[in-house]
Amino acid sequence: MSHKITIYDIAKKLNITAATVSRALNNNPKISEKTRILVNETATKMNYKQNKLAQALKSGKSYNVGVIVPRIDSNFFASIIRGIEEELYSHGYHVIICQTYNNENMEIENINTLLNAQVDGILMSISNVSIEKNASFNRLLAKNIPLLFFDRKKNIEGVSSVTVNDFEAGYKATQHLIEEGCKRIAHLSNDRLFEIFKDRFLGYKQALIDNGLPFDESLVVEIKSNIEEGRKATKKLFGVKNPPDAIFSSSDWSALGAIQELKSQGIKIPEECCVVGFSNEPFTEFMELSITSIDQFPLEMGKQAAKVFLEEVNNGAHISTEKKIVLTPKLHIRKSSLRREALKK
Amino acid sequence: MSHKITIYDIAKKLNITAATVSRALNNNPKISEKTRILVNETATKMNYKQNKLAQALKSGKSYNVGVIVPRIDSNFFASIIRGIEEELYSHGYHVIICQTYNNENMEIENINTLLNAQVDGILMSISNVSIEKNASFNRLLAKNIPLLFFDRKKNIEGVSSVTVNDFEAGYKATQHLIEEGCKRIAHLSNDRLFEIFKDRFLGYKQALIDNGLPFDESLVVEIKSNIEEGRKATKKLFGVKNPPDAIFSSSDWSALGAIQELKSQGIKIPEECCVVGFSNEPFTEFMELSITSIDQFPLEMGKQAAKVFLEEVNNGAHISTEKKIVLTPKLHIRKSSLRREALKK
DNA sequence: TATTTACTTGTAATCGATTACATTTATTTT
DNA sequence: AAAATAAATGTAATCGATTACAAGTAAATA
Repeated sequence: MSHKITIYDIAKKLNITAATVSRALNNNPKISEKTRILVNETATKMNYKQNKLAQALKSGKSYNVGVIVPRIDSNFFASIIRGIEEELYSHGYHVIICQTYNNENMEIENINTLLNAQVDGILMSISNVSIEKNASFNRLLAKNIPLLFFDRKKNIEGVSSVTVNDFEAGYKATQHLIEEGCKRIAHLSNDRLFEIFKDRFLGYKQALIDNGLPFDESLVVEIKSNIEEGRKATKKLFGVKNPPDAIFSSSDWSALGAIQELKSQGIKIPEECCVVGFSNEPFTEFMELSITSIDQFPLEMGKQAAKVFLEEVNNGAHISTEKKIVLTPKLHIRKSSLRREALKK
Repeated sequence: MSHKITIYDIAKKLNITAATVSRALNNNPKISEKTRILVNETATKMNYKQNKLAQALKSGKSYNVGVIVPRIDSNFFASIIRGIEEELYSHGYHVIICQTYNNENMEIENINTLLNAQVDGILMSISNVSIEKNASFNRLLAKNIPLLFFDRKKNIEGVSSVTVNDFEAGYKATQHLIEEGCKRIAHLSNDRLFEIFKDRFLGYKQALIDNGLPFDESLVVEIKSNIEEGRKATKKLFGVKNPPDAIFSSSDWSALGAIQELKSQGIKIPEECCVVGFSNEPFTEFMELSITSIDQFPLEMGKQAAKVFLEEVNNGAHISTEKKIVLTPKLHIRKSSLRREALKK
C-alpha cells in the first residue's frame, strides 16, 4: 500500500506546520499569497488528496445524503435519483442509494444504516405508511437531520416534500376517459393509506361526480403495482355481467397487466375498453399499442427535492422552513385510450 | 441538535474510561463479563450509536464500496446492484452507486470522488475503453484498493472480473436463428473495442462459419444501444436489394427499435425476419410479440462480484488472487424468433 | 506472608483535518 | 525610533473510536 499523502507530509516538505497547509489549501485569507501558491503547487505535485473521512469527522458533515426508494429498476425512481444527483453534484454531495423492495422492515433498517453512516440528510419515498410511529424515524427527526419526502410522502410537521398533484392527475386521466365516451370507468388502485393512491382515487371519483357519472365502489380495486395483479384484477372486473369500459390504473405495470388480460379475452382496446396508466414509464410509449399515462416529471421532482435539501442543510434548522412543493402532472394521450378516433375507422 | 452520545458519555456515566467502554462494546476478551454487560446495557439505554466516520478514520476502512455503472434504469444493472447489495449487506458494507451515463469523463470523475470518499473497493462496468491509460485509474491501482469489473471489463493484470460468456451467448443466439431456418442474419453490434460487444460478434461469426453460412461484413452494424439507433440501422439494412432474414442485436433496446421499424414496413416477425435481443430486460417477455433474448443472470453476477470483493478485501493484496469468473448465458426463446412454428400455421 | 501470575482497567497516542488562541514578524503611524 | 497595528504562522485542542503499553488489583503459588 503506497503511503497516503497527508497535510503533514506537505508541511514537512515545506518546513511549515500542518495548520498553515490546511489554511492554504482552504484559501484562508490569513495566509500569504506566496505560501498559498507554494502549498497548492506542492500538494498537486505530491498528488495529495484530502481525506474526506477526517474532514467529515471534524466538521460533522459527511457530504453524503441517503436516498431511500422502493426500488431503482423503474424509470420513475431512476430519474428522480438522476435529478437529485445532478443537483447535488456541484455542491460536493454524494448519494447513497438504498432500496426497500417495498419491505417495511428494510425501510427502518435503511434509515438506521444511513444514520450510522452519518449522512447529512435523507430523501425518501416511503414504503411504510405507519413509519412515523417508529423509533428510528423519531431518532431521525430528533437529530434534526434534514428529511425530505418525494412522491410517496407522509404529512409530518416540519418535513418538506416534493410531490406531484395526484388528485389532479387522477382527475385529468378520468376526465379524458369520460371525454372519450367511457361511462363505466374502473380504477386499479393500491393501498390507499398511501397519500398518492388515495389522492389519485379521489381525483378519479371527483371527475366522475363532476360529470354526473355514478361512482361505483365495486369498480375500484386495491392491488399491488405489478403486471400479475393487474391481470388478475382485470379478470375479476370482467367476470361480472356489467363490465367496465375503461380502466384507469395507478400504475403502468398493472395497466400493462390489464391490457394483457383484455387482449387474451379478445376485448378490443380502446374500442371496447380504454386503458390509462400512471408514471409514463418508457414502455408505455414504445409498445405497439402505446399506453396513455401520467407524467410525474421525476427528473424535476428529484431536482426540486435536492434543492430543498440544500436550503435546509444550509439553514440548519429545517423545522421553520417546511416546504410542500407540488408539481403539475401531464397526461400523455396515446392509443390505449383514443377511443373516438378508433371508433371512426 | 440533540447531543450525540459517544463512548465518553457512557464512560462518564459509569465512571470508567472510554477505552474500557470501547473494548466492552467490541467484546474484547480482556474486559470482565460484568463490565461488558453493564456497558452494553448502558449503551442501549442511552441510545448510543457508533460513529462510523470516526471508526473509519481510525481503521482506514469506510465500509463503503463504490459501484460504477453506465446507468441504473435498466433491469440489468439494477439487478446486478441488488445482487451486490444482498451479498455485502451482512458484512456491514454499504454501496455508493455512481452512474456514468456512458460519459467517459464521468467515469474518471466517479473514480476520483469514490477514492476521495475512501471507499474500500470499486466494482465497475466500464464505460470507457481507453480508461487504463488514465491517471485516476492508475492511482486506483497503485493504492491497491480492490477493483473489480463486471460485465464490461478490461483485461488488466491483477484485476478480477465477473462476466458472462458473451462469445457463447452470441453463438447460441445465432445458432438458434440458423436452426429456425434463417440464412442472412444481421448483427446489431456496438463499439467492438468493448470486449462484450466484440465477443458477441465473434460468437455470431463463428456460428455462421460452423454452419457453413457466409459471413457478410455488411450485415454487421455498430450502433448505440437504444431504440432510435436500432430503428435507423434496421431501415438501412432493409434498404438494399438483399435484406436479412434475421437480426441478432447486442441490446434489447435496439432489438425493440428493429421490431418497430420492421412492423412499420409491414415485414412480418418472425416469418420474414426473426429478432433476438440481449439482456432479457423484462419488456422482452411482456410485449405482445415477446422477444427472444439472452439472460446474463445479473443478480448472480452481482453476487459473485461482491464475493470476490470480500475475498480480496480480506486477503489484503489482490494482485495475487486475480479471478475471472465467467457465467453461462441462457437463451430465452420467444415469439420474435419462433419462425418454424409461425410458418406452420 | 512474600512473590509470581492472571485479569482488568487506565493512560495516552493515533487516524487526518480544522481552528481558536498565542506568538512572531512586517508594516504603519506618531 | 518607539509604539501601534496588521499580517502571517505556530501551538495545541478537537472530532470519536481504537489500541499498544503501563499500571493496578486480585488470585495463585511458594
